[in-house]
Amino acid sequence: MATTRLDPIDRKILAELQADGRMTNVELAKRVGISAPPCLRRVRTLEEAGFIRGYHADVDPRELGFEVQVFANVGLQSQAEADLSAFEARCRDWPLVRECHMLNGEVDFILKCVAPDLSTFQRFLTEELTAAANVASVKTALVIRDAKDQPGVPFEVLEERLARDA
Amino acid sequence: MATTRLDPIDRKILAELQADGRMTNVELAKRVGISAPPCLRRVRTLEEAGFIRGYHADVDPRELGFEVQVFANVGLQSQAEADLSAFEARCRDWPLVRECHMLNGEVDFILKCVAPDLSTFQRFLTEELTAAANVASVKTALVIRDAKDQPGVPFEVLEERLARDA
DNA sequence: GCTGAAATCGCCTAACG
DNA sequence: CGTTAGGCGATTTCAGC
Repeated sequence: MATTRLDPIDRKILAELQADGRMTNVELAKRVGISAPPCLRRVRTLEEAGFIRGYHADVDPRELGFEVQVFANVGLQSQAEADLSAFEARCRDWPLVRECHMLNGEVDFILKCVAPDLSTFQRFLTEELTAAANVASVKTALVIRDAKDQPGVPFEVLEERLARDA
Repeated sequence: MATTRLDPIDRKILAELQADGRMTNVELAKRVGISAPPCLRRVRTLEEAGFIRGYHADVDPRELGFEVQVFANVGLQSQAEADLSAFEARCRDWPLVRECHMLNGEVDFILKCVAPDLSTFQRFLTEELTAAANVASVKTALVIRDAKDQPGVPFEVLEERLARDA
């Protein structure tokens, strides 16, 4: 497993930066129990190795006027690789689509979308998504409320697992 | 709308910090075209007003050994508010569940889950989720691949909208 | 009220042991 | 990995618009 290359300090660094990505390096170093320079070297290494893909402010969509959040299940007519890739490329171009995941099972893709209001989403749905090449079916479900919305991974689970395997 | 209280500089700050949450304040100030002190004051204000909920490192789940990502559609027997809240509370306690959204339409909730491997997820599914009180049905779909996974909101859409309304 | 300029303080980040 | 040290950023203070 790739995590073999990570020692407990590296994992602590990742967990801390996932919880607070704007923490200063000295604060981070204090929390993981080493001095600042090696801590910074580890962070750089983790970034370059791809463990850390970036840092993002978590902006509240509703505060900014994005009142509508929708999950869309999309079925395609053709599942040939070229057609799947073409649909994925379309999704990357649509700003209202924030996530596009290919699934097994009955539907082919699930999309997470945001929009300022329902009419903006409806227009996107009818004029763009449903109208796109190769799209056979679209079933949408409006989000009523978010009970949980945690970015990232549960480091607790990882630690339990490593403790058990050791 | 709440965004009325935000001027173009504030929106630029939010967009920049969403794209790179670890940017230094002086770099941010340069990009939005003001000097560092007022820039920092604006950031603090945006944080306190709830526009910025936090900052997170974007950690790659697969690199860390979370190979499995699953969407689960959950239907409940009772949709009474107390029962909905009870289920949401359970979801908050399960570390494998990263997101829990209440939906309209046929299913009641959609859950985004991660797990180190299939057997860990299967165990969670059968012993925890399906076995939980009030759960009537669970349909799961494994994620084959991610075509797009962008956190946050599309500021381009917001700007277009403000330009049109003006 | 805001912004910007100057000054202080603390952090970042080399180089070395 | 730690320590040292120089340069840069963060943050407060204060003046100006």
